[in-house]
Amino acid sequence: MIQELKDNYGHFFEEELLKEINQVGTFKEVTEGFHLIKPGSYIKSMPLIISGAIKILREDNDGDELLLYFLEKGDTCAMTLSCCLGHHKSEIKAIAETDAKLVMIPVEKMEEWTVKYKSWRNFVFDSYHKRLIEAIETIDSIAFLKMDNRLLKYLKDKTKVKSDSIINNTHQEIAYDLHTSRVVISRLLKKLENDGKVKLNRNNIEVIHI
Amino acid sequence: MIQELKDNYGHFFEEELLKEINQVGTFKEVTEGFHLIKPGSYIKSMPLIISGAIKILREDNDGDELLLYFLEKGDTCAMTLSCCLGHHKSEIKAIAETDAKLVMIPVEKMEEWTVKYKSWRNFVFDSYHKRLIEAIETIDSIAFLKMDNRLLKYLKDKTKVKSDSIINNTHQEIAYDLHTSRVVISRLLKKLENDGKVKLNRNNIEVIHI
DNA sequence: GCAAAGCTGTAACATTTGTTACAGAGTTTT
DNA sequence: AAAACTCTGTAACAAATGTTACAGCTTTGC
Repeated sequence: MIQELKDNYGHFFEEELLKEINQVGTFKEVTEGFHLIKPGSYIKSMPLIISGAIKILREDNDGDELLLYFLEKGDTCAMTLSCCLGHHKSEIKAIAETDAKLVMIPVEKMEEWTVKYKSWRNFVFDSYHKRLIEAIETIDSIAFLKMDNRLLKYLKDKTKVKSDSIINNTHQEIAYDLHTSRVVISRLLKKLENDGKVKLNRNNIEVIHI
Repeated sequence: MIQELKDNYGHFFEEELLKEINQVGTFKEVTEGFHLIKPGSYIKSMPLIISGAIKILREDNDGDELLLYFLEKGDTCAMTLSCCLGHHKSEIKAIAETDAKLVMIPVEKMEEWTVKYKSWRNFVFDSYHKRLIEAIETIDSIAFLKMDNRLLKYLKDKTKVKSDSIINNTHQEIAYDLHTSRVVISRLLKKLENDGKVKLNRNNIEVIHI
């Protein structure tokens, strides 16, 4: 395990800390679609992502949802961070976007390492910063972009985290992520296809060039 | 000065830290409308808010803007935090919503205190958590609410931070904060007035009961 | 192989939001 | 006090998004 840890976190953390992580962390593999966090649940350990991608969603009281952002290797979930440290409930939902490997860190260690390791402090601060920026970029998209451009951005982000120009999703699934209706997505995708930007198949969208 | 510091931050920080803050911090008073942070600028000190309210806005490339949230006494600006620590550029704009008193903390101290004081660490983590939550609530509003309810929420938030049921703003100013057009705001405000929820005057909206 | 279920495309229409234009009332400047 | 400016109200229209309905195709389960 230490090798994958080193590859992904070696340039953040000093040797000493890597060893500790390796000792106290639990290695975890999840398959695509696995629900890592449900809203309202309490969280007792924090994930460091080794490989794959996790999607973070916001869900409102009516069960409507909206994609916030993706986490990738080297990332951690800032909401989990703050939930752990502040003992708040989860405000979000996390689902494995691809098969993924994680190292779970028990909460107790986090405080300890914050005092002990400068690199850990920086990592935590940096994670918060990145997530805040991501959240604000999500706000940008919703507030300043129209649905056609939001969809384009979504497709682009998705191909990036999947490292694959083919997206295996139904229009309905995309509509859930963007919090709109299936018909709207079908309509806009068709337009993108006519513009030569994507190729549509059943359960499958090929992103040609965006 | 120590009195106001103590009143607002006494239950967060230990005596020792309060003294340090008092020593190295610069007391600052700003009047309503003062621009504290402009997007793209670098920030070399971090504000602790003693009294008053600061509004934090996001601005896109075309100069369109959107209210993110308000900061009040006991709060600090998480974006500033992460800009200081990570030496990033500001991604936001901060304007005094009311006359306000602040204590400015030089960046260098922040790292130092993070190691030295548990209460400071907690404060910083807690601030990040709160801002992330606020950002996500902003996302909720934009994504899940229609403009009429966003306007209601805006009026409610505004009366809260001003501690005053009368809001001295033009419709145009509100439209900027919510990133819509003046006509839309006038239309919806009129509807709220007909429903008996507000009373409209020139430059002035009285919030009756929401 | 057949029925049921799921996915996509399309049309027709409703609602929400954005835009332009203009009138009238209040405020400030000269 | 007249002119210039600002703010609000309203109408008419445009554009974007949401909703309902249905047809045709593919896949799944039996």
